[in-house]
Amino acid sequence: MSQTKSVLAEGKRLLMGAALNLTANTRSLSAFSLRELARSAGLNPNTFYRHFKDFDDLGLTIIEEMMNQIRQPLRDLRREAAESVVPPGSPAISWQENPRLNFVRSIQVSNVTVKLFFEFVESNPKAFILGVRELHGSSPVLRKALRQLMKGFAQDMAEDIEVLGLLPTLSQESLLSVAEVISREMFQLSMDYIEEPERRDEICQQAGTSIVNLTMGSAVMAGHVGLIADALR
Amino acid sequence: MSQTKSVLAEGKRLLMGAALNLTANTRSLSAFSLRELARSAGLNPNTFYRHFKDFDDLGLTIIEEMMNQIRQPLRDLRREAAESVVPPGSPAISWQENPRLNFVRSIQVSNVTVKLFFEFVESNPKAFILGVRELHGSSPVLRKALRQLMKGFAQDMAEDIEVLGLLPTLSQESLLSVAEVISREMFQLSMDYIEEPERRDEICQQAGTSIVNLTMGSAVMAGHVGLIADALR
DNA sequence: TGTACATCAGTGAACGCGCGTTCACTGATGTAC
DNA sequence: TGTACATCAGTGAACGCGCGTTCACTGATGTAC
Repeated sequence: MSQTKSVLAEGKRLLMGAALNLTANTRSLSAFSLRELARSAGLNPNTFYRHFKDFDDLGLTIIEEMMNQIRQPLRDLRREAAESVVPPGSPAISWQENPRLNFVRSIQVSNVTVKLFFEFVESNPKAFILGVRELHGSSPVLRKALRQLMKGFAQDMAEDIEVLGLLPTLSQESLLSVAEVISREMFQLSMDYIEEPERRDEICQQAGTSIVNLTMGSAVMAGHVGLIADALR
Repeated sequence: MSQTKSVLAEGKRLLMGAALNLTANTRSLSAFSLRELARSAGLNPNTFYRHFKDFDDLGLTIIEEMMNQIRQPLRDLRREAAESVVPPGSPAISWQENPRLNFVRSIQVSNVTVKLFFEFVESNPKAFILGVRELHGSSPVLRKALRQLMKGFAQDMAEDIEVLGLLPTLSQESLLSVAEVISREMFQLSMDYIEEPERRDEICQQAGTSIVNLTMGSAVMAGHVGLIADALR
């Protein structure tokens, strides 16, 4: 183990990159051979064993790195979106005080977040392809790791919704459940976004609409129908 | 070609069954070998070529059969659910006339449908595993076929929602978009349902809640907030 | 500053094995006359 | 009803090939004294 974990050995980096490339070109992690991977990385097949126990190990390492690289940026996107709508330091105004303001703000944050999210997908397509593919892929180990990653996203999202006041008060569990649905939907749509460039605007817009439907629906069902009605008046 | 297409040759049936079994046991279609498949079917490797051109061909045949076996039953489930709440022949009562009745009926239909859907999943787990896995799997051909299948489900659902009057009037495209989100979510949840038997009740309930949130949210955003407020009063 | 040793990333050859695919064959069933 | 032929589902042997994994090796870098 070297002084900093983040400095990966050249070969290790090459192998992980080759795995991403091969996965993106329509193959699962389990569907290409070790030798194919090494060839694609320009290395001796043997070098694989210097860094990884097996393919699950490789997959886990990639996922772990993905987690680090993606999770915080996604939170930042959301904060950024929230602050772009209401500058930080502005006096907080509750949903009760001004439903319309909060409603509009919530929708704007959601739309901006969706847009930034898909831009992020566009700049890391291979990571998303690998992630979504292996989420329901053939390795139980990777499936489990990716499910936890998705759960982490959903928790972040729930926390942010609460801290940023994007919805009228919901129970913790309702909030988490809504966030889980949203994050599943977003990850799924990210594949369409990557594969169908000509439909990107449409996908972006529909994702925004779905999120609004879902969140406002949950607010209504949690007893805030009056607030939403006021906001829409 | 024999007299009826539905009577498959013994070997063809065996091969398709073996493929489902192997897929269910945590492998992708592309991740096991032709010889492995034949062995599992108890046949000569060669027999594969009597029936299929390649693995995509096998996958397409399975998906086509799945489509036939699953699509109509799912529609039937929904009608059944609707009729279990309001017997056929009852006079139709519009949302405007009686929001509360329609709201309650809609929620009940949704809950019953969800329950029946998951029972259906439970009795055909392998088909669902293969479907969800290959939906984002390594074969573009199968991905495309499964996407169309999902789209078909969503169209059925949208049509049924309209015919059965489960929601206040929505535009065709809003309705389809809501149905697409629901069908994606249901298929995704079907994996959790299969893999985590101890959470089945919870999953069932959360699916129902999500659908209600989404549909009622879409009604509210389409301008029916008054109706929903009346229903909740 | 120099020396000796350990660790690390990567190489190259070799192994035995299962693979996809081909070919020529078999025997049962269907069909024309 | 019988005969001749075609089609169909399945078999078994054989091919050459790429595979995962092992072993023994190399040379560069780090470390102890």
